[in-house]
Amino acid sequence: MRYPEDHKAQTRQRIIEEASRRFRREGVAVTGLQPLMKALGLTHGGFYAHFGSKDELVGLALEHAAEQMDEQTAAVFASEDPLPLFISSYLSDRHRDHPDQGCPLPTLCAELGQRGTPNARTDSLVGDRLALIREALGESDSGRAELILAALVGGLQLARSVQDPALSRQLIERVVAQLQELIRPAS
Amino acid sequence: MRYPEDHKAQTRQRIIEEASRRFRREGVAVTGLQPLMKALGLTHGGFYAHFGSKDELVGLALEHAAEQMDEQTAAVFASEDPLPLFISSYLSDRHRDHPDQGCPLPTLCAELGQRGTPNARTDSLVGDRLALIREALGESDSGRAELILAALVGGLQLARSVQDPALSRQLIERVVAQLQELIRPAS
DNA sequence: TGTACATCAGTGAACGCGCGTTCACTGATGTAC
DNA sequence: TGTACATCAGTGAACGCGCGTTCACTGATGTAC
Repeated sequence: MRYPEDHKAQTRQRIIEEASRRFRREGVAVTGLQPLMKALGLTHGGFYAHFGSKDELVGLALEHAAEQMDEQTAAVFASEDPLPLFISSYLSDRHRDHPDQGCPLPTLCAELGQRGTPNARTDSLVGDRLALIREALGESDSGRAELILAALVGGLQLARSVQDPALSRQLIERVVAQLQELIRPAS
Repeated sequence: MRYPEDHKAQTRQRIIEEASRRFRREGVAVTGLQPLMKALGLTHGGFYAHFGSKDELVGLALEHAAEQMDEQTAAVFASEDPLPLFISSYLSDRHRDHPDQGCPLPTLCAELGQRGTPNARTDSLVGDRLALIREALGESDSGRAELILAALVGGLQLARSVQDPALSRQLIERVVAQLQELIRPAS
């Protein structure tokens, strides 16, 4: 073989990773396969040697993003009192300014929620995140986990959409502060 | 003139309203002008007799959606104790299932926040909504308004994206319950 | 050691399609004479 | 009253473009003999 044994597998992985970033940054529909392949120094014709369709890549790229997030989240939730850190790192300048490396929920749930592939993916993303928060809260059913996740996702999206930097910063700071207060007391 | 005096203005308005619905339902990029005009019983060629470009229509349609929301919101905020009603109608089955008639923030802020027209529109939508909530809370600066808006927008989006109806319902119910509790006591 | 062949990741032209946009045209009407 | 013309909302063919997808091909390699 002309290429090292795992060359094709590596190329496939590079495509998935680049797609995962672009889908989160620009959205799925607006991301073209041609520019995607070109950015990796490849031609678009080779795409179908790796994947059956764009939809298949969407599934794999979303899975990759979810795994990536799971790793980051798992690291945070391994600590003693994970929630304050989880909140402040989710709703941070860094996360706001780098959607391509962050949680796929704020960017993609509007687009994927309605059409396209059967995305039980969103369900498990939401469910897993809720379970982690609920466990960290040390309660079973009260509903604070749902409030926290909704505020994080909504807050990040609003902070990203707004043009005025002061308003964006205010949104982040205040939602974070309120959430920290919500989880602070004895309970 | 062959048509009644205000015929053209009416057609223009019909286009704006249909666009406003479609943009909220499907997203701006994915909504084509040809299908849009066809749905109104018109041909696509006539579009440019009414608008200079698709972008111009986007601006007008978003403005229309914002005005429509403002009317609904104003009606709610005219009452004595508006927040409980605002929360439960924003995060409701009805609003979840009819994005095309609802608030443009959950559907469009991800798409419009990053590219396209200079959208001070999002800023004023967010700012106005925050001001109303803040005023109804009867406080100036605490940040609960930001938390409420973030949780409403994020909660609605999550409820729309998730496939499992039970999970969707749970998200709505619990976020609403938590928010109601947050605003209930003496303040 | 040297030639002929098989492998196969990647190439690049081509397909049909829908997009936003342009433009010469239609045809029903009101007006001029 | 009847004909000729101006108006103008809407028509529909056409444009160039980028999309997802297909496919015959390339060319560097390892293997066979």
